[in-house]
Amino acid sequence: MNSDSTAPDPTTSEPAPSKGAGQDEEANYLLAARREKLAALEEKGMAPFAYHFERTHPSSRAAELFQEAEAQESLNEKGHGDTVRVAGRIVSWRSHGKSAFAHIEDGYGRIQLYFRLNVLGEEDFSALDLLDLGDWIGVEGPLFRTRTGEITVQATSWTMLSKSLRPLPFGKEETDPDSGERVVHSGFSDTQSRYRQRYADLAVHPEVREVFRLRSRIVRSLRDFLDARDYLEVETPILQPIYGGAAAEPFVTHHNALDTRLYLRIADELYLKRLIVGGFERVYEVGKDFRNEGIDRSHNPEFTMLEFYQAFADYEEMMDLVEEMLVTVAENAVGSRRIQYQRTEIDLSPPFQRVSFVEALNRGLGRDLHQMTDPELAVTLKELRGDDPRIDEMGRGRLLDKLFGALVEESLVAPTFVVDYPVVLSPLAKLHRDDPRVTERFELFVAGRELANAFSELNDPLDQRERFLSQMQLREAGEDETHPVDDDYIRAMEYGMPPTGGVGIGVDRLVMLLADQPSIRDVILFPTLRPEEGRQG
RNA sequence: GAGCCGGUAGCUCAGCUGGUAGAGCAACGGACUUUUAAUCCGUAGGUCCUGGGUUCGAUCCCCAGCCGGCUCACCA
Repeated sequence: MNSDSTAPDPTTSEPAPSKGAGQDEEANYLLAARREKLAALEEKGMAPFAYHFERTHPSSRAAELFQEAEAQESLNEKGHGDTVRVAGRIVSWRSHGKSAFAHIEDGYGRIQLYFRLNVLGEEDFSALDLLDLGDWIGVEGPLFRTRTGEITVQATSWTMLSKSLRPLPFGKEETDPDSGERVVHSGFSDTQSRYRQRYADLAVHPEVREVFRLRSRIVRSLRDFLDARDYLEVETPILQPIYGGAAAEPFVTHHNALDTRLYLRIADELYLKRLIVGGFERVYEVGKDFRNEGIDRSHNPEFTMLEFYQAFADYEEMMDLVEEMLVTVAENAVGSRRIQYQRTEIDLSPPFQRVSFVEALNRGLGRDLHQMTDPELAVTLKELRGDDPRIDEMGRGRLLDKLFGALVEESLVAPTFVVDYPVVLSPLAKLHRDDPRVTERFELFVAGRELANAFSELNDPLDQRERFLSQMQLREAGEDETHPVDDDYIRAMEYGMPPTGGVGIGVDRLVMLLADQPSIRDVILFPTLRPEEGRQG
């Protein structure tokens, strides 16, 4: 190439280099080529980073416009329709010497562009050499159909909107003529890079963008559903002096001015119920919870939880509400109550199956758990999970919970309410009105995963204190994930809390289900990852 | 935390029983005025994850480490 002194030196002007950016130095020849084009654009007086572009039509709208013109037979003698101004990122380029085809992509789809020397003139046409995949351009020209039938903008002029200085990892794609499916060749598939550089993942994968559009529709639909039922959306603290509402390990932080320890919330529950005490009959919150635990395909350290509480309702009523909510959201967001999750058909039509925790577990065990001693349960669990010494430390509640996880959960593919959980597992739920050994609680399972958790909320402050204390005893006996005592919460309840039904729904998991995504990381834009090497904290 | 698999060009991947590397796409130069995985000719591009070891010689074998994926454990 040339050694133009105005060309920026890529080794010194590369932004924010870090130790972890070593690969960029290796790729310098690719970055350098784009820097040179950038300099060449400037030399021609073409601003590589524009301020504005007057777009007349999004890509999809432009295509519709042409089809309308065809239907009205209003094309001119050249077969041209209206002139449009479209803008987008160049995602493919086919140069033919004195003509060139490209596709640009905008927020609404793709449209093909056609450039010809004799239309653009020598100067504008030759400047096309300075374009790269990834550049943003604006184009003006009439719509027409190519010989192969694709609606295309014939560029009479084009404008640089933003020069891409770093190649996006575009794959080549084709449409299989038989199946009509899009086949991507050698795309961008390294999982870690895709999550770490989600911007690049989104830029080259329209289907990934679609997942997050769907996520947005789902969340909006959840809100609409509750708003329509006179629920009040509220915001409660994420930084809390005492964490609670679930059995989980919290993140711990410190507030300097108050010189006090704070926890990131693990659930919204206790604050929302304080609001029920305060006199709001129906409240909900959708927000992030944080749990300092492992990461796998269904767990991210921060995740989105929807919790809603309704005065005067019990868990039966909340079950009906959850059924209606799921079917409504599915129909609003994906257009059907029958969905496919990882090749399994799932019908979300109410009513869902209902089975009691004990009944389901007995079925899994093949015997009656009430006839089994703790050591017998422990032996059974060891047979399933291997001889883990921690099993000997577990109390009965924990054992039952683990056995349920091992024997039952996976089989709950069709939507199923598991109801009436053992008291030890449910310190915030009311005792069952007919059976004091269990609580009025349900969990909803779909596709073998827990999606919702709900109870007739415990509103007896004396009972609540007892439950907290027995959790404390469990902790002293060695169980780590027990619920801490929250005196302020009890104080609130002492003022008087109406009977209340409450539900928590894991929003990420709901999105996984409806978007047919196998990993929670595929429905979180920026999932938690180990920090990149070389970054300063 | 454990097991399995992996880390080779910007991206996606080959690389045999050890002889210091290849393809496609992307890039660069050239041809081509309705293509669409455009095509054709040519060029350049590599700390084979890191550090030790074995060997005349290591991308390959051994050890340790780092990072990732999957499965399991934990948790929603």
